[in-house]
Amino acid sequence: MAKQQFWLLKSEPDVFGFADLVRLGESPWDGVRNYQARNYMRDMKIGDNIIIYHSNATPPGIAGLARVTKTTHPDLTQFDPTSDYYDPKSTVENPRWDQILLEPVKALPFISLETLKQDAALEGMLILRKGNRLSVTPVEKKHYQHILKLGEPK
DNA sequence: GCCAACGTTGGC
DNA sequence: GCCAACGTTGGC
Repeated sequence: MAKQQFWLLKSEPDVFGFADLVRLGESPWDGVRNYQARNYMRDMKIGDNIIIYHSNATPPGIAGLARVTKTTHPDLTQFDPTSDYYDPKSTVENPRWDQILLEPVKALPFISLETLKQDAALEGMLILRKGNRLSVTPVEKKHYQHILKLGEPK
């Protein structure tokens, strides 16, 4: 089995939050319209560990854990003129954008961005870098494991 | 290929 | 609503 990898996905809870993932079960992670983020998604393997982060939330922070259940395949919203994610420059023959499927693993006690920032053990996490806007970022194993610890009952 | 203008993200 | 920090677009 391939070495497990760790990722952080940003979502806006008003659009699709961790609670929605729990409610719906296995779901597509679609609407990614940034090449770097897409390329990271293409590196994902089934079983990879995902941290779901809520942005544009009050407060922003980590909500839960998920797991990759299907690797990248075309995101159909790019072909749908009625979708917010429609891309007129993408064609079925040569799609630009991919999605993965993921399933919820467990909710974490909410860990706010402020808490993450103040934790020296998490220094260097991409999500904490000023100006970082990427919605898909790789996470180091040590950072993932530290976040698991933060999510344990006290 | 350069780069200015514009659009988006996301914390605050 | 503001604004920093990008990414994208398009003229040249």
